[in-house]
Amino acid sequence: MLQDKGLSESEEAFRAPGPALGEASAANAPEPALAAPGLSGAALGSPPGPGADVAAAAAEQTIENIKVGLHEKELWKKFHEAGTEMIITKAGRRMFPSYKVKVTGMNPKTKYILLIDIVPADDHRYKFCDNKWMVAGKAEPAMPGRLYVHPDSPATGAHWMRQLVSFQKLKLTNNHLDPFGHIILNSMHKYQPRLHIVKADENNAFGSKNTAFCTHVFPETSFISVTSYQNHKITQLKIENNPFAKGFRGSDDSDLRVARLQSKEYPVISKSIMRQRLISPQLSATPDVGPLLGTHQALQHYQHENGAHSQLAEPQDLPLSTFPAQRDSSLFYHCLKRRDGARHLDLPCKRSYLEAPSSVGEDHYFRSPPPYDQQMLSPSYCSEVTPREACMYSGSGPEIAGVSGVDDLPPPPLSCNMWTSVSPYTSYSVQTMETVPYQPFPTHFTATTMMPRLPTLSAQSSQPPGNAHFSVYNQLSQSQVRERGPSASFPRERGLPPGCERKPPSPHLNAANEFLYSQTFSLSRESSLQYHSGMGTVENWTDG
DNA sequence: TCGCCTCGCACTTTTGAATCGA
DNA sequence: ATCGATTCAAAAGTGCGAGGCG
Repeated sequence: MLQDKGLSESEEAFRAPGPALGEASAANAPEPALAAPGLSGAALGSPPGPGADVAAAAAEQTIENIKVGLHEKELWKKFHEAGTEMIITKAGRRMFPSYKVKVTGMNPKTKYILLIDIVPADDHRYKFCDNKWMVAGKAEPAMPGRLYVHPDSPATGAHWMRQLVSFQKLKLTNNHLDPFGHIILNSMHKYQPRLHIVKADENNAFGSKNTAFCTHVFPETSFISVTSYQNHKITQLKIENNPFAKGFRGSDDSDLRVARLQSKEYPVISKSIMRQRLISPQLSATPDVGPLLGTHQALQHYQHENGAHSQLAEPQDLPLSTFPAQRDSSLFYHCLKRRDGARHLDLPCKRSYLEAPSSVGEDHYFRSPPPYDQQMLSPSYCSEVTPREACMYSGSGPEIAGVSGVDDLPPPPLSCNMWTSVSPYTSYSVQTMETVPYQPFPTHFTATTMMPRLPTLSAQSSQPPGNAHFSVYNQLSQSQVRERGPSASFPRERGLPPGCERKPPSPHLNAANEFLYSQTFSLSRESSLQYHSGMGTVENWTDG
């Protein structure tokens, strides 16, 4: 069992001060951490009984109270300061450091679904030049976003809190046609992983009333995807810390690697190392002064105002790690609640957007960036795999359309890997979004791109502008969701990879798919063009 | 020529089946 | 027959360097 020694004591540096809209009981609680009643036992489907007191106490642990700590934060910071790079390969490569979190504050009896997505951090492509990362132009068209659902999902809060939650099996690939469900990234681009915690409903599913979720972002987990390491310091950090790379470690008594190299008359110092040392002779002799450090320092410029952050730095100034939401931890609360048959999604958004009338027309739709989170939950690609494996394989379109048959049809195969629309994580991208046309990959964006735009998208918020908690109501009706199901069929015709056998369908994952799929309707091509919004600088948004 | 990517290699850890004993 | 511990081979993960490609 891994220890949580790497957890920071102040992971929740940023919290939404208000309860999620749509949480009827929590909506009126001024201090959710202390007084939010949370979901009632009835709402959770737990009948009153002898353990009513315990249940009531547990019910107080609402989604807002969930705290997430990044495991091995110090290690992450080391990489971050050097400029984290993640290898992406055609077959898929794990992340290192692996993404592990410690979760607290969950209702032990409530079931949650944990998932990760990785979103572009900005609109730039990078190159490693002069021993530092520099902007090398505009980003390539975003890859189809995919979600990595933790294989234990859904599980009770007790389960999640019992031990570290590890996403180490998450794999990154640069294969645009990847059939394994790995997260597809562009090389030489900067990305930001995000953790989402979704409360499952009484049926262990998404999407019913009172479904809520929150998003956690650890800026130090941002990275630049590469096909081979560019920064020697990162290579060394990987070798020093990754057990699988032990073979490349040097040691006082027996340097196997050196011995092997010498035996082959290879240079002891690799070419890349030599190159970088020539470029930067002082590299090894000076403390980290790389671009990420500068960026790190730039993080000081982010201000906390009413629990939100202001971004004062420009991306050009900060080639790396210039995520507007830079902070120890970003947390956004969301809540989904059906209203008149429609779903209502509480999402972070700028006030002006939130205060828009409920019937948001196209103009508004185009003019204002949508809630970033609404984009990420867009399962235009769904998959299945064994319940305890990462959900990485595709099913059939009608199975995705199983959203229409949840109640009266046999549940479709598991479906928990989702395609999402990806947009830069940064807020400044809002200002440049017109210059970064969204060009979805046809084979992947079948569902996302072919779906009509969300007919009506309204946003409301009771929070002040500086409050990063806001809500967007997805007014698409359930029937509308169902009608669009079959379009999300891209990879389902593909055969399952070897070693992956289909398991009996999982109703909860099917419902999860439904829930996420229902969030895709702001992900039309038009919206993707527009919605390069940032989730961390909401308070900076204006009506344009 | 250059930058980026793919591939195969050697090395390591992880995983799971097989075996054994209590 | 069951359960837990141990062993071991296969699978999987890792960075490296050579070579290909545009």
